[in-house]
Amino acid sequence: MAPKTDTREKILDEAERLLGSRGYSGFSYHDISEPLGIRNAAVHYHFPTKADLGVAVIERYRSLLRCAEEEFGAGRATPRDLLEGYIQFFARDDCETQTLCPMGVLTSDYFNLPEAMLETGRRLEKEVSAWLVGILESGRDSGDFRFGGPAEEKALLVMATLQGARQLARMIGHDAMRSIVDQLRDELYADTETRAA
Amino acid sequence: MAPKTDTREKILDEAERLLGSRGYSGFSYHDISEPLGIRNAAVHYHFPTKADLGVAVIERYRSLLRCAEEEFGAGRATPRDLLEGYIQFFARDDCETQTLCPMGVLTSDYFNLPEAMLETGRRLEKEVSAWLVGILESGRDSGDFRFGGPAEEKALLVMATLQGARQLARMIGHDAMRSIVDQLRDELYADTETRAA
DNA sequence: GTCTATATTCCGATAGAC
DNA sequence: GTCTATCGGAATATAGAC
Repeated sequence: MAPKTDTREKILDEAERLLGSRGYSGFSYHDISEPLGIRNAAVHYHFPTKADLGVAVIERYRSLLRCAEEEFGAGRATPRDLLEGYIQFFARDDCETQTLCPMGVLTSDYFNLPEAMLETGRRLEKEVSAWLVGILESGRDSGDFRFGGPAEEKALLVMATLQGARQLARMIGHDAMRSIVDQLRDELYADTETRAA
Repeated sequence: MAPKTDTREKILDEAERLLGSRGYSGFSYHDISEPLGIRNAAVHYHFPTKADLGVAVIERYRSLLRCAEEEFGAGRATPRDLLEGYIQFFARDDCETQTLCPMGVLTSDYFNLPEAMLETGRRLEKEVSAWLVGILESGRDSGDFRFGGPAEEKALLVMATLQGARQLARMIGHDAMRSIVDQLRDELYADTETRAA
């Protein structure tokens, strides 16, 4: 693990925000250094190349997910709690910043990303997938969720839907996000039944 | 309607391809002029600013949709045919180019787009939405589709899911897209029943 | 660790010849 | 309509002082 100097963390915070709002090819070293009151050379000291910076942001997301996995492993949260946490990561109301989710950043800017960032991104995707599959399976076993077919495929559906919803919300507003999330819940949760006409 | 010179159309074709693969901020005038064997000044002659070019590509998508609407209005296609056409626009197997869908381009690069392009994009979104709502409603009436709640909300769910799936497919492959599309069909089509465990 | 200064490259855009 | 040539600006990145 790299040393956690104060400036380094502030740079990562700013880079994460910018990556979500403008994309990898949409922000510059100057965009980062200016709000921090430093010079672009100082950013290069901590992250020699832009690829290093991009990789570090994605790696931090992977760490965040590992923390969530510990909670899952400890078994202190229900599958439903965990899935709601995942959903809220996308749909939380205070997302006035209108950023993309990590996988949205990686896949929409795909062909502009350095290879090192794509490799880290592929690991993140596998981990998110596996984590979500675990939640879905244990939730189906416990009777909290109801769905047919492999949990691996259901996980893909959930990921794709939330990713697309978060992007559409930029243009048509957060109410759309809320509507989509509600429909996702209705399909998945065993104790809601709003189907039929 | 602007004059349809040969070069102008070729520029639009190339711009559409680049916009889908690299995004608005990810391609340059040179990227367009080079494969066409012309100079960047020639591109500027047809589209003075990059914003003009971006708007023109989105306007062409709007025209394409209007053609699809004529077919819909003529009533020669069933709701199911029309929805399959929409799905295939996203999931067609020959998408080795791995481009984003138009709404994916607009919403993922949102904060880098010129205002004129966003305005055209908002019109496109409204038209796509309305078109899809019409298909869903007539399909529910005819008994082809089965879903509860307003068709407006179901349309959002379908749009978001396909948009996200197309992006994820870049990283995890086209099989994921196929799986997600199949699940979308299972939920919507009245004559498939793969639910339960 | 942060600075100034700069090298290099690329971009969008324009002027003016043909 | 397309060309050559170029402007002005912004980007990533590096060298070397402090």
